[in-house]
Amino acid sequence: MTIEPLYASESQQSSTLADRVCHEIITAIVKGEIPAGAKISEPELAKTYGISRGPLREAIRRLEGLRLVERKPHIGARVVQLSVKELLEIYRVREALEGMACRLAATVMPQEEINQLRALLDQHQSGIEEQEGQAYFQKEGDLDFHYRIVMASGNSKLQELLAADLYHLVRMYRFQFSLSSSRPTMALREHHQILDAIEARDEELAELLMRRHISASRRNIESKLNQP
Amino acid sequence: MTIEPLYASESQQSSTLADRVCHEIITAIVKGEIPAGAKISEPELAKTYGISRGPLREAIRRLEGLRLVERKPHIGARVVQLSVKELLEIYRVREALEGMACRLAATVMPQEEINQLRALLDQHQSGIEEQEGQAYFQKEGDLDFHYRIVMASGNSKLQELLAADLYHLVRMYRFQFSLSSSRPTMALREHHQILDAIEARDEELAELLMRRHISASRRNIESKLNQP
DNA sequence: AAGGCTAACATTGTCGACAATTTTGTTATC
DNA sequence: GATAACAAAATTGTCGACAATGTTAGCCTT
Repeated sequence: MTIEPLYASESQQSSTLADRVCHEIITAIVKGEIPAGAKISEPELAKTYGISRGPLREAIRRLEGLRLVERKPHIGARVVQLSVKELLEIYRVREALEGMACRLAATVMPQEEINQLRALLDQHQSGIEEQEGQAYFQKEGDLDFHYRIVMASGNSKLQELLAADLYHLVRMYRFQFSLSSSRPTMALREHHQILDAIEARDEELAELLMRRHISASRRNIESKLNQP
Repeated sequence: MTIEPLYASESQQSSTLADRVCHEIITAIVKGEIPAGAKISEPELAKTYGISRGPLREAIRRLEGLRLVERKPHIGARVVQLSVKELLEIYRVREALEGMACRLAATVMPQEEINQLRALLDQHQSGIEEQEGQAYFQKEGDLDFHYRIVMASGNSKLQELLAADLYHLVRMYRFQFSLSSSRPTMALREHHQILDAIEARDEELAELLMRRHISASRRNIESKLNQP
């Protein structure tokens, strides 16, 4: 399984070079092929992707908006430097936004989608029991669950902020810090509880559980990365 | 009083044309000088601002990331069309994010800043009593309070998402829908209560009150705009 | 007269060249 | 040997021209 379903646009050939190359660069940055903190040389990248500097600069401008690169006038663009502090900040934002998404999903998520998501969790269960899928669960399965909740919220602003913007950074951290929740069984149980609350249409509880779930992840990372 | 203090970068001359014009276009869009839903003609805008299409296209790419314009390949860019539905969605996001910001501020906001913010609220009080400042309070004073809380959270991701991205849209709605909270006295009391909770270092209550405050605004707008 | 085809027009997308600024390397001086 | 000033190289910023795509107006057909 790949990560594609989350970001179908990555594989789709956009009709403009800037859009297409923008997605390619995002992937390269997330996977670390362009390392964090690295300087981005326009002539070099242009040659790499076989385009001129015009569209490339437009692509960089969008990456700047996604906070994947930082630009300084007349000096150049660098891939953002990841820090533990920022990662923890992102988890605070996720706690707030996904908590709200979960609350909304509890109100509007169709029973049919709930059933499908339940089936997905069962798949994860199998993956964990077979042990072989552990890395899989942590890397993509977890984000897949969260992604579906966000989409089920029906709030387009939440969808944009989380799925289109923030998750790129989350994936980047996972790839490069080799972040695994290291508590897959616990996380899966929490996923089930969250889905239970949604199915019971208990928005209050759904938000509470999602916030606890993300908060637990944050504290887990915190304790793991702060005194290594 | 102007809106500048929130966005100092607007008056600062960035050393690149794309950055400078980007800020100018943001202002023009927010104030409705470029009306919502309008098509953006590259040659026309380029002539207006006296630059070539290269930097202009880079600026548009950033506006796209800010969700102030929507682009379709080979067709062009349009200023976003505001809708009541999206405005209400934004308020959900604000409730989540600013609630979290308020919780964090309750922990880390220095007493000195709390005092300054209290003084600002007293100013608002005077403005309301004199009646003349009513529009002022609603238009900028309110956002100014929220802005300071967000900054006091110390969370750079929250600051980016709210102050650098979302507030542009909020201001745009206020300008163009002539949105006034129409409950300045009530809102001001709520601001005081929120600040009380922060000063008491009660993060739980601070978040709760901020969420209620924004939620009340949302319902107020909802009832006003849904059956006009 | 209505609908569809064609050709001219306008707009967006892309490119290569030039200007401005920063970085690097060299040389001369202390 | 270290530092400062200068010069050369490389990089970023800007522009105008050309190519590709969308739009529109006019003409022809039915």
